[in-house]
Amino acid sequence: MPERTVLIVDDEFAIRDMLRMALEIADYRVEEADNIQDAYTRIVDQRPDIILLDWMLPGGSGIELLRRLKREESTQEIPVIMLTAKTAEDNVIQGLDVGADDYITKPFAPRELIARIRALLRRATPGQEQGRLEVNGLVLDGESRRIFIADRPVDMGPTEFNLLQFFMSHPERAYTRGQLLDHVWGANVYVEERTVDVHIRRLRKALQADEADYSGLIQTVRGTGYRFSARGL
Amino acid sequence: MPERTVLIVDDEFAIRDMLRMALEIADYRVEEADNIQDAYTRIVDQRPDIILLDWMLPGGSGIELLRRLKREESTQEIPVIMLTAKTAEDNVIQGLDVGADDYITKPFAPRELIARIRALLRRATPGQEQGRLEVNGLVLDGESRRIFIADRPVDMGPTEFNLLQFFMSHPERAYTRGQLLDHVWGANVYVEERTVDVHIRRLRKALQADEADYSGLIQTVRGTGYRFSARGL
DNA sequence: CGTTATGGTCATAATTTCATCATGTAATAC
DNA sequence: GTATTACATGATGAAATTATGACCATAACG
Repeated sequence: MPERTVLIVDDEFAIRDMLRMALEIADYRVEEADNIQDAYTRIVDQRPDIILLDWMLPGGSGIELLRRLKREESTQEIPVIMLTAKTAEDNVIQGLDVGADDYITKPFAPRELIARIRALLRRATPGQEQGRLEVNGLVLDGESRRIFIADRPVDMGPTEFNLLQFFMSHPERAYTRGQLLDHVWGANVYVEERTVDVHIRRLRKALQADEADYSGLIQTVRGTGYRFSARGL
Repeated sequence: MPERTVLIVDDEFAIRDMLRMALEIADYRVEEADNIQDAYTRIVDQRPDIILLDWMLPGGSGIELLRRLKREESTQEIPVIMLTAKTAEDNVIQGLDVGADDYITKPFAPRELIARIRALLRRATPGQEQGRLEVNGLVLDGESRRIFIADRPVDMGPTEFNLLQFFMSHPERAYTRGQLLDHVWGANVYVEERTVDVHIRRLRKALQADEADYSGLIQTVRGTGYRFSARGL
């Protein structure tokens, strides 16, 4: 299981520190933010798997951030656990109303927090059902993240694998370099568009095995970008 | 790559100057405005590809302009990056709420700004209507940007493809060379009208496959221009 | 902590595509 | 029938776009 990232948004150092310790023991990667602005930046740029959001924050209450996150499509799916100091029922209701997925009141037992995080992650990660894709004997196994040509495993880097996986699940369609960057690299990644060319080349090279040459499946669409197609060229 | 225009809206000369320099190095065309009024005029008249908007402006805060831009259909699609001072945290949320596409806090590294601009620009203009067009077995697939004759892909240049796409979506109608240039090449492109003839020829040639000859679909309208027609010649 | 892989960028080569020009051919006008 | 105009076509150098190899920084690994 890939390591999950938890973003802690809280202005009190002591709390953050305590949380970080607990989470790291539980084997999560931890990011921290002590204000809304920084939090938003990290969320957009790093896409944590789950967010722990303090209710009371300087410069705008956490609920504003929450509302924003739940409205934006790209961040909607990230589960948020509200951390509330008081047992003020109102806040809890309001928070859940806006879209918090769970809440926990301070002080809390780290054990309980971890449990809730785990529960949310389990639920929120419908998992990218990967499975197995095949085209003319070229096989992609999502589980093991491996490619096979004539039953022989093929060697390629992670990015090339992701690229091929995207292509194989979206065949017969031309994509611009920008679209590929968004889908394969992820949005908010600042990478030169020409970099796509290089990975296309690496992927093509990897698809040239001794047994068969599948590099023709990756087709250049001049003036546009690239396309994966099993239909004859 | 058509040069992109960036409009800087900021009242401080020093900032504008710094931005202009960074942007010009990155090969953007730069427009400047130091107040809302001027900014609005330039946006409407020149339609920049992206706007850098300072939060604090004399004569109405930048958010007013932003709100207006996002309300009007003609300017809605132009991406806006808010420039905010470091201290104002809740401004960020507010700005994003109103429809800013991204924000960056001063002071910032030019490199980061360029990166964000590039990311936004590549996401914008997602592309137009596509789909599949067919005439008597001649198939145009907009998604994959390919032409098929008898299920075999046909080779042609981007311009020929665009030309055919335009024709197939506007059949039975004669167009002058000027109109074709406007629609297929894009407005304000300086190209000889006779150049259209050459591309018509190339398109016709491409439409002559071994299996079938579709070149007759592209008909010359003497004294006027050309027409795409499925009806008998 | 050194070693190896991977990823991103750049410079340059290799291709493809394009806009024009020059010239041939067909269609109208007179 | 001949002049004139409009379109067709082949060739061509330039421009645009993509392919490729090399390099360096950094992450991953042992």
